[in-house]
Parts: sequence; structure tokens; C-alpha cells
Amino acid sequence: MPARIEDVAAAAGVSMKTVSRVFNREPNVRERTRQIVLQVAEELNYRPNPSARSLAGNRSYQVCLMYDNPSSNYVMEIIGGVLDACEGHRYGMMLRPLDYTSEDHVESAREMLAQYRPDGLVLTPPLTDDERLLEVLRDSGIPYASVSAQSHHASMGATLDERCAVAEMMAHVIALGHRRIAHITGHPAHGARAWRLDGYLDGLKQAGIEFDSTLVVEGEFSFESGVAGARQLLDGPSPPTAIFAANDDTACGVICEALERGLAIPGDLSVFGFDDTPMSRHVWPSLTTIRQPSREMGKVAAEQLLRFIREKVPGGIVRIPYELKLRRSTGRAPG
Amino acid sequence: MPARIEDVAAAAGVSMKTVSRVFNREPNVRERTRQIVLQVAEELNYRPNPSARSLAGNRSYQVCLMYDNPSSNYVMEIIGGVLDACEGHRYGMMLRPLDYTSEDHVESAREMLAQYRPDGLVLTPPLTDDERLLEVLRDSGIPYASVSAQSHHASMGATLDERCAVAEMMAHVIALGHRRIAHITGHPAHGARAWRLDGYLDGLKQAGIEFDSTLVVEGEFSFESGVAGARQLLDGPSPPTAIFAANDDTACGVICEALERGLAIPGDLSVFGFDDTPMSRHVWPSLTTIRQPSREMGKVAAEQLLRFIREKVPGGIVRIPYELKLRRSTGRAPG
DNA sequence: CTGTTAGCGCTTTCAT
DNA sequence: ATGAAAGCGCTAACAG
Repeated sequence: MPARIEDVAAAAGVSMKTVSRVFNREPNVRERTRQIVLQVAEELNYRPNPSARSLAGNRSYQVCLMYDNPSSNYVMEIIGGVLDACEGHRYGMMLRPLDYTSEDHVESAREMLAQYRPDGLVLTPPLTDDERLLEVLRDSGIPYASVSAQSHHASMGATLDERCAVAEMMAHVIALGHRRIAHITGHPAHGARAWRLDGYLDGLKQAGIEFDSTLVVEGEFSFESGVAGARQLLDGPSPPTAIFAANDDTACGVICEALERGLAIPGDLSVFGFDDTPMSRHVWPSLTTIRQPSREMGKVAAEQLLRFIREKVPGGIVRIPYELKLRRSTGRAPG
Repeated sequence: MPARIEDVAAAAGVSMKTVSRVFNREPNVRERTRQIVLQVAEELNYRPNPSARSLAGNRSYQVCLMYDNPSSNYVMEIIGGVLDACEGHRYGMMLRPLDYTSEDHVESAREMLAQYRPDGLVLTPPLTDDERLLEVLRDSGIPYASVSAQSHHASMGATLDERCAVAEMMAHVIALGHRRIAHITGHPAHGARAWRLDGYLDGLKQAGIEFDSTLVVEGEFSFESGVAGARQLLDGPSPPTAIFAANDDTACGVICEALERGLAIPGDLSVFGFDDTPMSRHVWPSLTTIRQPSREMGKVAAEQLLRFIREKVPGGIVRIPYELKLRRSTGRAPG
């Protein structure tokens, strides 16, 4: 049987409450007393019982990560970040996959809240933009932090200036001589679709290149939409010399379709994506992309949340820096 | 405030214990009583409090998934499977990433067990083969199930006959006319290294092809080891016409290196991998590989574990079927 | 088949 | 700065 708080209290010659104070880092414990308690606890190999703590404290000491699997890599990075943040706070993490296209996903979220009572939530895109879900969360009074947070949807989280990042990458590609640059957009349910599209438009405008609507085709952040988009663009009357795919999956679809047609990359066509997934280094040619430090963002979001839970100080939205990754899929414009 | 078991008992005109029986699907409750309890609970929107349940029942109602991130996709699949299994049992899942190369990973595991007291564990490779870790688990008395279970390491879990799968794939490639087939092995810490190598040897033997040790080079399940292995093999005096890479990551490295040298795939070189990761469909040319239904395996392993936890019936090791995925990276041998 | 009683190990509240 | 007492909401053990 593991040692209980009572055992530690007895052995240290103090009350249970004092031991509790020490373990919860509460004030009003003499340093000397604290030392004794910690040492005795160590000797007895004491670990607070999480269930008892939760029950008595009326908190679950659990944070819930809700996601709608956009990509495994992305979610695993976020998971890692959230776990990192939880570590230091003696908090656990629970996972809740949600399919935002399903009719009852909001109901399912509500049910989860009722059953498991997490003390807070971390949300990833596109759930961060799901108004019906956010409404339920706000009604429930459970605090949440967003990865990829926008101030009108969340009060805390981590964010990245995707628009600015894309504009910067556009400038780079334009400097390589490209003028006909196409864009395959992201999925409409994601806020990122608009931010990345805006960055594309900004890039054109800043270079004084006129917008050509035939160079923008709809995608959905998938490999398949990259293949389809590339087909549409490359079959057009005057095809682009460069394609900005809204994420790396889409970019891989573009690369496949281009190679399939015998085009050289980047000789005939430059391609760039967004996310810097591991795959972007593992395809041929390696993919120029924009690095989004997802793990860091997950960690920061969770930290904002935990700070709020524990200290009731409203955590804000933290801006995380991006990074351009220039690889082999982009090069000088042909001709 | 949410309804408590006491409220339900009062409203239903029964004792707390009867309500408890109903919610825990225990026997000895008249069907009529059961109905009433369930209806009243529904009306009061009652949800059992997990902490109270754990505390009183001296169980955490949590399963811990331990992994040493071989690949995000793999882990996410397993997570999905374990969550699927937990769903029906009102169990939660906690995550414990472990780095088996770190000196203190066993200690860290022990600490986790002491703090969070999961009722059972699900292990993924290569932790399934980590004798020091397994010893700690057996000492602790906490049951565990393995994904990719071997009977001498685990008493329950899910397994897949990798050896047989590889041999079957070898037969296919040999039927395409290949004789000089190389192998880039997996990481030595994984049991899979040996199983897949054995399958390769079986394949050669069954076709009466003599084993050539210069055609086997060491890898480690990484993209980079694929690149390095391909270099070594293709630079040799009489290079192979086909390469079996121990997993898809490695195979991608092989493909990249081959394309880099201007080789046509599968015209000059056939390549095949193992795992059927999403990437295998998203590279060019698409990759011939062996499908391992990881999610299903995670689910089955967790189910075996949960059955054991709840009913004390020793779960066994369940064999899961594999599937050959013939894609574009393999073709007739040149010449 | 159903109920009663006594905790589980901690935190809360209030007293000192 | 520290402690005593009273629960948190449930299940275990036993009684009927």
C-alpha cells in the first residue's frame, strides 16, 4: 500500500493540512517545516492520490485536447507541446478527437465535458473556428485556449502570422523571376484558408503583379486537391511557373502531378507549401515551405490555459515566429 | 451543481447501491428497477463522478499508452485504436512518451506508474521489446498489452505475421523477374528488424535464390538510412534491381536517392517498403508496401487489456491480417 | 434482489 | 504559521 498524506503527517509530526500545503505550494509554511515534510515524503515514497485530490478539490486536474485530425504529424506535435506544459503543473491530458463535419460533434463535446469534467481545453484548427462549439464551451464556463488563436474567437492561445509569412515567401519567389504564380487554397472551414490567401494577394500586390483569378483554384489541404489543382492549372492556356499550395500535403499532390507529366521541378515549375511537415524533407525534390512550430504553439497555448486555471490571470494570445524553409522545389523562373 | 448518485437514488426510490449497480452493469437488479433508475438518471442528467469512482473503487479507470514515437502516423493510429476500445468501457487513456535511448526512461516509467496509477498499459514497439521496462511492469503487477506482441514478451496484445508478409511480397517481386533484390534493415532495437529480415531470407530461399550478403545493408527505419543504404547499394559493383526497405520512411529515402541519380522507378529500380503510411500514396511514384492495420492493432490490444482488467480473463495474442499494397514503385526487372 | 454503513485520501473551512 | 473536523461522491463489505 502506498503512503498516504496521513502517514507523512504523522511521520513528520505535523498535520495533514501542512503536508497538503507543501505539496500544493501554498504559502504559510515555514521553510524548515517544508524541508522536513519533503524529506519524510521522500523517505515514505509518498505520491498524492490523484482521485482523492480531484474529489476533495472539486477539480479534475485534467486538460482536454480537442482536435479534428488535420494531419497526424500536426496533432502529435500539439500533443507533445501540451504534455510538455502539463508536466510542470501536475496536470494530465485527455484527448478528444472530434469530426466537425458530423452533425452531433457539438453534442459529443458537451457529453465529454459532462462526463470527464476537464478543467480546461486546448483547441486546434479547425475547431478553433467552430462557432457552435465555442458557444457550448463559453456556456459551460470551462476555459479554453486555442492553437492558432484569433482574438475574436479566443482570449488565449498561440498564434502565427500566416499572412505575413506567405507574403514574405511570395517576395522570395518573385525575386527568383516568377510572375505567373498560382495558388491552391486551403479548406474553407479553416481560418488558415483566408490568411494564406491574403498573404498570397499581399505578395502579388507588394510586387505590383496584377491578380489573375484563373490562377487561384480551390483546394482543401489534401494531397488529392493538390493533384486536381495542378491539373487544372497546368492544363490552362498559360500555365503558372510557380504554385503556392496551401499546405505541404497539397504541395506533394502538385509535385506528383508535375512529375507525372514529365515536368522538371524546379526547372519547369516551382512549388512551395506551408507547415514544414517531415514529409517536406522526404519527397523529391525536397519542398520549399514555411515552418510552423506546432509543438511550441501547443505548449504555449496549454501554458496560457494552465496559468489561467491556476492563477486566474487571463492569459493572452502569444505570437510565435515562423521560418521560411528554402529547399529544392523552388528555383529561378524558366526562360 | 451536477446530480449525485444520492439524488438519483432518492428520486428513484432506491438505495445508492442499486444505482451504482445499474451504472456498473452489475447483476442482481430487477429489469424494472433498472429501467426506473436509468430514466431518473436521464432526467436528472446524472453522470457518475470519475474521481469519486476511482477513489472509492481503488482503480484509476485509466489505461496508459506508452510509446517511443517511431512515427507520428503510427502513434496516432494506435491512439485512435486505444480510444476506440476505451470508449465502450468508460475508461480514459493517458499518454506517456518515452525515449528508450535515454538512461532514465525506465525510472521515468516507474515514476509515472506511482503517480498516476493506470489500471493497465498498452505498449508499442520498440518498448514492447525493452526487457528492463517489461521487468518493471511485471514487478509492479500492472497488466500490459503489446501492439506487435511476441509471446515471450507479452501475454496479450495484437500481432501481425511480418515475416510471412515480407516473404509473400518477395515472391511477388521475384515473379516480376527480379533476382538481385537488396534489403535495408530496420533498427536493431526493434523486433521488427529481425522479422522483416527473416521474411526477406525466406523469400529468397523459397525461390531458390542464393543469399548475397553484400545486398543487405544496415538501416534504422529512417529516411536518412534509406538514402545512405541506397547509395551503398547502387555504388556497388553489381547493383540490385529491387530494394526492400524495412519501412516506408526508408523506402522514401531510397526513392529520393535513385531519382537524384536519374534512375527511373520502377524502370531501372523497383522499391518496396512496409507500413503503408499515408506518405506511401503521396510520393512519386507511389510506393508498393505492406499494409499494417495499426489502428486495428491498437484497438485489439487495448481490448484484450480491458477485458483482462475487468473480467480477469487472460486475454491472448490476436493475429491481425496484413495486406500487400501493389503500387507504382515496383515493376518488371530491367533487361 | 436490495439496502446500510463505513470508508477511500485528500482539500476545504474555520479555528487557533 | 498550523491544525481539527467535516465532507467530496462513490464503492466495498456485509446484512438482510
